[in-house]
Amino acid sequence: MEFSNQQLAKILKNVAAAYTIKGVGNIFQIRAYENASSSIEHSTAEVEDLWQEGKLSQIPALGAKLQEYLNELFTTGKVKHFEKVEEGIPQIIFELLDIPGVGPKTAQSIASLGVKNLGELRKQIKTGELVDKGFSAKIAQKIMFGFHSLDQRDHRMLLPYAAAQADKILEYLKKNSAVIQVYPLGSLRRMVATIGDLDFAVSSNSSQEVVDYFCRIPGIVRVLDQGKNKATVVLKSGIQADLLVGQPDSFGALLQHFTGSKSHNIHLRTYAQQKGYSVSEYGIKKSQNNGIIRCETEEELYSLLGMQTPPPETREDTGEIEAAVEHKLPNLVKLEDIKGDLHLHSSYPISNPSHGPGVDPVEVMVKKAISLGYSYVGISDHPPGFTSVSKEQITKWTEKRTKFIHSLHLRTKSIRVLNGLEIDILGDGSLSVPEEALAMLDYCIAGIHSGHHSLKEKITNRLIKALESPYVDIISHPSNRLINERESSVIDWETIFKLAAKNKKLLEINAYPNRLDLRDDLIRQALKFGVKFIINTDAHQVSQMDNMRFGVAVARRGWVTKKDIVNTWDWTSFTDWFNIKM
DNA sequence: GCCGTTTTCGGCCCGACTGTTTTCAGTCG
Repeated sequence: MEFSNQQLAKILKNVAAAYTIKGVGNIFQIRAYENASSSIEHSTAEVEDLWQEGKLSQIPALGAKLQEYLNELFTTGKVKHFEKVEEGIPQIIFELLDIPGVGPKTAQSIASLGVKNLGELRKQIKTGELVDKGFSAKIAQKIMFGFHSLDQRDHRMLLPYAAAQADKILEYLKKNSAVIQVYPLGSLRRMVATIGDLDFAVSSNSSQEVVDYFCRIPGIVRVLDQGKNKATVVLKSGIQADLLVGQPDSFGALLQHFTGSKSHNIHLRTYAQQKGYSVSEYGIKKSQNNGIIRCETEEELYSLLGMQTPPPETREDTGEIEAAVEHKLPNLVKLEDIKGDLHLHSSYPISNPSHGPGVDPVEVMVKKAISLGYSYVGISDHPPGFTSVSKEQITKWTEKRTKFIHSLHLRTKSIRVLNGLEIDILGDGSLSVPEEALAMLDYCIAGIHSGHHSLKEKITNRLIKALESPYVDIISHPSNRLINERESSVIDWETIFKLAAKNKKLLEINAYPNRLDLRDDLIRQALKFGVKFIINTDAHQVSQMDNMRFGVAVARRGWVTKKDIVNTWDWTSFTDWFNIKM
């Protein structure tokens, strides 16, 4: 049984709608389902992974009852209570809920007009039949727009893609002279692994001008909403972009509000309420009187509540509010702290590669590392395939490559060039490269590249064996997930974390766009066991070395400080850890 | 249904925009 977060969110949203339509349950029960749905939709981890790992409770807004229901869902494929609640409600209603702008009430009124499916709805809107039956013409028009965006967007974008698109919009906005400051908002600012819409905040004294300017952005297909201070547009790429404009003197409150997450804001405002304050995107009100304290910066807002300002990446209501109240937020690792990248694939010649090689020569990647200001860089190609090439040939190839990297190291003055490989942890836990070859390396990355979905015990044992090897330094992309494509392997993490800490092995935080693996929630758990990490890009071409910032974002979302990331360390501490002598 | 720095009972974030409205309901973020 496999359920994506999006499917799970939809299931809960349907239940909330069914409650609404049938008039059972109170508004807070319905909201609880909606909050849980939104929380799941924005979760970085696959919720089914968390269930496998027995960690459903770490999802905000998911209480005992809903955990029980999800358990039933994952185990049996359905939830009896949900089926009962939805009994008698036509299927079309749940389909209609996917259209932006359509909620339970609108869906119900469409269904009551005898519309049986979405295709029929499209037709009846086009022919005017629906409006003839008494349905609002304006809402019908809005639904047609909704259909359009539904066709365009089937799932959330990968963070690096979303960030690249967002950068273009940021550039455009900055060109307008009425724009004082501009920030990305929402999941983009929190650097969540996947992004739905792109949201932006602008600080300006002439909001109407900025809104109008935004609605003329190149590549625009349609303006969905346009108000005095906000607008929503759809771009040719199918991306929906929202703009919020705020006065400079209350910009901090706006930024705070729309950065979210929703769970963070609900918790923050509940906390504020208890202290006699009311927080909104305009500032803070003393609940008793009407005066509003406008907040120019986020720091002002949080400090009025007696708190530190949680970094956007941590605002998921997973303990950051409590830590901020106690002034115990960690000092998170930053991109500028990174001193090297050790997981890079080059075009170094190879006859039977075990996996896809890189496209750029080693020299080009080293040059790029220098331009990034790194002190050290490691090339970690895949070795020749274990099954197609003899052990002797692998050793010979490694020997030749080692000489090449060493000679490059010697003639490169401004950076240290390290000789590594990314090898396979085979089905029985043995390594895909013979010991004689491994002994030549400065460091060795080992990863599972096959049988990702075998039984928990088997995968865990493979990792245990790799962690026991004296040659292995790093476990690459430990959970093996591919976002939107493949779930995480089922692994006994506690055992792995304990062993990694004990044997001084590093777990990789892989910055490749659809990996972002180790996941942020697992990083945070691993930290408690004393595990150390390395952030690598796994670049297969030189431009992908710029993805480091996404790896750093994942680490920050996992609450990691500089001291726990070895590639923030200076050369001496770094070589001590790896026992490299040069 | 969720959740806890007065609470395991009794509250529950806050506001904008739209449409069809003379005071509000629905939807969204």
